[in-house]
Amino acid sequence: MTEDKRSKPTESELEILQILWEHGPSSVRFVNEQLNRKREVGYTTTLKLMQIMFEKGLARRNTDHRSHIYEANVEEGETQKRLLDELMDAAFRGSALKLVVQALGNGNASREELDEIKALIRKLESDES
Amino acid sequence: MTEDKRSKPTESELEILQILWEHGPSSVRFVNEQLNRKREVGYTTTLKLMQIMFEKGLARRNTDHRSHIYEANVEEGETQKRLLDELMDAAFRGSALKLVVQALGNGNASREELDEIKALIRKLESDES
DNA sequence: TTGCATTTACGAAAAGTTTCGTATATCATT
DNA sequence: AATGATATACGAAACTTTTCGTAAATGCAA
Repeated sequence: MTEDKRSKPTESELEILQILWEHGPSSVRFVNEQLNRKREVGYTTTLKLMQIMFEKGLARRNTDHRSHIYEANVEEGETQKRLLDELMDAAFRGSALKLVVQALGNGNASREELDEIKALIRKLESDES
Repeated sequence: MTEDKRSKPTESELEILQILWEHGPSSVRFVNEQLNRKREVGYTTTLKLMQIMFEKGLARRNTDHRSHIYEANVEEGETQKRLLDELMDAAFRGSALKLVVQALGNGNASREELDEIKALIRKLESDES
């Protein structure tokens, strides 16, 4: 099966991955500017984190030019699934139901989103035989 | 609103909380035995973690007897919601839909669970007016 | 009561994560 | 070529989390 050596991203690394997923290949400066919209982070801090992410295989980079361009090297969906499965295990004792109930429970989802979920369930049920 | 000073549990603390939630008030020895069903952990390691959890307010304890009895001091549902909201923010850009899709996507839920989710959605839709 | 097993307390090492200072390289402008 | 702005590289400090060794207390059994 798909065995993945790349380690689980830390919180800071996940923040950076989100930016890379959303904006595509980016310079350190750009990522740092985006981060600073939420909280203050020094430039070299961001740089160091991105270098570490490169070493870990979480990001790849193009060093042809002076300003290196970084890009996510893990897929958004796969990473989401992995983190979610871990949380399901660590906090919900493996119950997808309880997790979904919590996720939907507090008006987090709009009517349109609920419709989409219903459609998804119908699809799952028909696939299931 | 409900402001909570108690800090977010770490991974190890969460493992212990799960045991306390499942089995109720427990001795350090019992918790350590449960932990060791999954992975090897030294007794004093577990003890130290539980002492820290007490200091943080994540657990309370009864020290009347020689063997102290620990109990969770945070609610399972609230903790789940908190962690889930954080993950939704950190990895799903706040989209409950994307999160639920991932959660249900890979056969994680049984037919019965899907039925329950459908019922929940119906309830949410009717509440919504 | 003496000794053994079990418990808590404490401190610190080990490991992992985040932050940043400083040195050095590169490029554009004068 | 010299200057200034901006980039990467590197190492280490600061912080957090996990692990465990050791000492001291407690209870039990011989």
